[in-house]
Amino acid sequence: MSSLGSGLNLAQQEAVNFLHGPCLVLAGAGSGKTRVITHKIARLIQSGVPPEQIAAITFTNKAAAEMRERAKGLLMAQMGKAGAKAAGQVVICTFHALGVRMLRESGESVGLKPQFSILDTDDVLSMIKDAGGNTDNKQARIWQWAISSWKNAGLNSAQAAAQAKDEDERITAKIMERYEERLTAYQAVDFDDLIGLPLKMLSHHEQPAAVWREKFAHILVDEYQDTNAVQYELLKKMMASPARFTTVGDDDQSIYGWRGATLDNLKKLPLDFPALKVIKLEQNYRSTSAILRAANNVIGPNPKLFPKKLWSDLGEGEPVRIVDADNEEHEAERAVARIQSLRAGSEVTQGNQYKEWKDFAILYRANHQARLLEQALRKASIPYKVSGGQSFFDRAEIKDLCAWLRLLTNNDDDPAFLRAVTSPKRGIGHTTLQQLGIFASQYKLSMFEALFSNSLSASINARSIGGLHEFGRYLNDLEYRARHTSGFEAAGEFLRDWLKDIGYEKHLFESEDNEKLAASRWTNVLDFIDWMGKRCGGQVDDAAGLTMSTESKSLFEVIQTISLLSTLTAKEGDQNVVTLSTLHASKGLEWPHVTLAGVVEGLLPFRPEEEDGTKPVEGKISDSLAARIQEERRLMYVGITRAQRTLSVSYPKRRKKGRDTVAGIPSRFIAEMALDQATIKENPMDRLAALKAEFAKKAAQSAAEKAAMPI
DNA sequence: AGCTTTCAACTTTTT
DNA sequence: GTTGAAAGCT
Repeated sequence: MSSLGSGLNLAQQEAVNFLHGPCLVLAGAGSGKTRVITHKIARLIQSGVPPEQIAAITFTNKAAAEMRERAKGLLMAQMGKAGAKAAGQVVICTFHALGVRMLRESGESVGLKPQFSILDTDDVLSMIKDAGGNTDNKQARIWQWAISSWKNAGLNSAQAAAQAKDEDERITAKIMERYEERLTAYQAVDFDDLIGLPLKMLSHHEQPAAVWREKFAHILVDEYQDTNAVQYELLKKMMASPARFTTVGDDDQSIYGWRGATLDNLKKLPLDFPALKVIKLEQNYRSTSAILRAANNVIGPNPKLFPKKLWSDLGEGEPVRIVDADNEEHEAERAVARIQSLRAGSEVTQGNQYKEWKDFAILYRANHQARLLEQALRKASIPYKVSGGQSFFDRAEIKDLCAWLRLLTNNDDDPAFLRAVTSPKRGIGHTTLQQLGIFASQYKLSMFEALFSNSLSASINARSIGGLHEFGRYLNDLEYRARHTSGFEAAGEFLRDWLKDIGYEKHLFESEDNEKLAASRWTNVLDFIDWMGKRCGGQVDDAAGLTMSTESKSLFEVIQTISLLSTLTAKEGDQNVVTLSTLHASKGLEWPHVTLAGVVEGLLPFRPEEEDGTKPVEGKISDSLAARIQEERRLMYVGITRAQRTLSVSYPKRRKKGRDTVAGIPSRFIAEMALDQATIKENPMDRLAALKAEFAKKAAQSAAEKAAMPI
């Protein structure tokens, strides 16, 4: 027996050993998906593929970090030190990080300088607000959402305008056009561009296309069901011919349709790649049979792309419990009581060795549900954490600092300029900046460039110009120093000096009455520069996955990937506390004991206020009610399959709605869970024929639409 | 009219 | 716990 096959079941081995063609692994919940990917990376290396020609693509930095860790462990066990080195050379990163890399290396063909900036959602919002003539946040958000949806479907403003169905959409397309112009002027890209622009590049420019087609001998894609239309097109463009890839996913766990993910990508795969090898992983190593039965039953009513049925040999286990509470407070109390009684050990016979706080999770549909649960847990003195919530990088103080750093690396980045020049305040006010902005756009300069112009004195008074010049000179000096800084010590010193220079600590305490809050902000700042320093010194795993983690990086390189990171790779993980999490955020995680709370009609499945679907959701392309319910059903399925040993599902019999309380109707999914109807009747061969017909029809349709389009 | 205060409502989230 | 909107106050 080869050391590689060890510990893998037959289906897993088949997936790992199929090296020379297109491969789709349908990995049911808890079926050892990450195992397959990491083993396959190892197998590819062992078969002689150079590690740097292997790419494993994920959606989150966390998933990338975990995969890197596990691949390293595995390769080290198999090949010792050489294995660890090889693991470091494999490109394991997010879609977006890969996009950044492609654009930094060959983005010139789509009009990007290598030092372009990456905007986060807030920057984008204020730019769209600006492009829309300073509208209110609400309208700007609607536009932002619509523009992003178009981008994720692969449309630019011209194409969007051409297909606009009403006045609203035409206006949105107009805003989008202005937004695009600003992005170009600022040498900035948004997150959607990190996928869209590489695709554009590979589609229209043969030279980079050839380079990137030859770059990877094998591409692995994690959570394939979460890919959107643009991501799929990009993947296809990166494939050599004949294609060799491994996509791993589960159509039943597709819960991100609302942000552009489409199961079409899964449907198209066997059609676009006729040689596709489809492998199903149906053995679940996570949950008891009782839990899996509930899961299979819930997902049963959904149409099946690739029928599969999970099974496990962990035994029947405890029955799934349905808990009906009097109201939402009571529901929270009962969830807490359940944790306490499981810990006391009187209730379960099986699985009661799992009694630590970290063995418990309470999952729910919407963030606001966490509040009551938090209260109940605090009342019972149970330690907990709420997963998700505001990200470290969303905090104002961190964004201030990031704006400075972005401006250092890209002087054209006007949004960063505006933020940096006013934080902290330096006597340069709204009027001055407005005049500078007008002047800059007149002469087609960035604001930073405009600031040194001699003709500026015509429009701005001398005192303000003095302030601007001082800022500009300081920034130039800072940039020079940053370029020549690398390594842990030097970077830390640079960052501390900088904060001192700009008086940031003083600024925090002066602009905030609440001293405690200011102090915690300052702590965040210190954490931030510490973390930056460590990244420069190569002491932190490179979450962007672009370079080897042991190398010392220049401060400049570190700054350029900051926008992609949302989590500090520090702490987390091993704290022994109860987890509160949304169902969405729970995907990929597992706990011995899980409670699903608030499983009530209206919340899960979710239904917005206006019932009967007369009013379509703003901006969104027609997604039918049925499709929405199906995604909600998958969400329930994800929730159920998080549980290893015990699962309890609760709902309130009465819930608050405004001033009055209304009856809480138990979710239809609760009934579905208990029904024993999940037999799959469909013949997979018929399904393939049906798919082919469906796509032939769609292709004809879109061809007709294209012909009608002027572009 | 422009400001403050109160009151209720609250999809899902990553890059 | 936060945000946005409506009511109330100066």
